[in-house]
Amino acid sequence: MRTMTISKAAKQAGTGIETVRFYERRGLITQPPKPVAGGFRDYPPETVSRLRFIREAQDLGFSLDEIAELLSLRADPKANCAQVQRRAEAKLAEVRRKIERLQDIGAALDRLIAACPGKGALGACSIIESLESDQTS
Amino acid sequence: MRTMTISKAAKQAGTGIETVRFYERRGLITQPPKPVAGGFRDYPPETVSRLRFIREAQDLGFSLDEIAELLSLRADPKANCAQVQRRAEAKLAEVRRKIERLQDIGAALDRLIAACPGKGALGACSIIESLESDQTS
DNA sequence: CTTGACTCCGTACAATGGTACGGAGTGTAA
DNA sequence: TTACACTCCGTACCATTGTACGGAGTCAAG
Repeated sequence: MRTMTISKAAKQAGTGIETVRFYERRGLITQPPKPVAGGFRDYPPETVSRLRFIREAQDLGFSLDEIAELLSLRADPKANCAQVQRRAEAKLAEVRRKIERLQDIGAALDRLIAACPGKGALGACSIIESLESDQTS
Repeated sequence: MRTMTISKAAKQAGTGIETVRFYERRGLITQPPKPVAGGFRDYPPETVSRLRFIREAQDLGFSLDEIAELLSLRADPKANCAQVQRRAEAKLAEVRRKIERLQDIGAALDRLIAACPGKGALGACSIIESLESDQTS
């Protein structure tokens, strides 16, 4: 059989079957039609990409609603271009804020690791203190 | 009254009172003792920092369990230094992975915004397609 | 043409992260 | 010293994001 069944799509994306169906219900991915000839649905490769994107975006702190918004951004002629751009720019700003905060946390972890080998009492002893001794400048 | 009550701490951190209590139950922040003299608990400024940190980390896709782990990383003499370092380095790697993925998404959004003004049909019309036309290297 | 694995679908249950509520106690300003 | 706002605590409820289950249909290998 040449068709990509739901379980194959799920496996390729690293999710469970039930999760795929849940996303279909939520409208995050479109459910392929049942073949008129009868039988099982055939999932296009695009579904796998979308599933993977959803997983990644979730891990980056986006909710399913936010992910739906990201997925709805389309730069095609049928869309209202200016409005799509506005939304994309807002998302971009948010992405950049997240990167900055992650960089701060990364720097704090760095300091924490460096402070560790016993010198101790350097002030930056927990991650919070390390964040607050903000050498970022 | 000079004491920082729970509602002031919550307000300064931008959370609700119930959330503070929920985090106390979860062990993410320690509940200050009830004054022996009687009256209301007095929250130290550190609690506000921790609350803010928790909010930010959540927005970056860390679960409360993961945040508890971050908060437990302490470079003090009482801790097992090597083990703290190992955990901190693992977290750091995770942070860096997140940064990379966010950078990819940011670049995809950039392309999407650029593709928008009508040239159209440039291939990178949705965020997924833009991500896959991975000009990263 | 049967058997075993898989699909489909509806509904129920679960984990995480809060949020709301009610009643008793406390603090404080008029 | 009373009114009003706030604390404290336990418990219940809630939204989001899945997971599990059961029964009927489908497919493919032997």
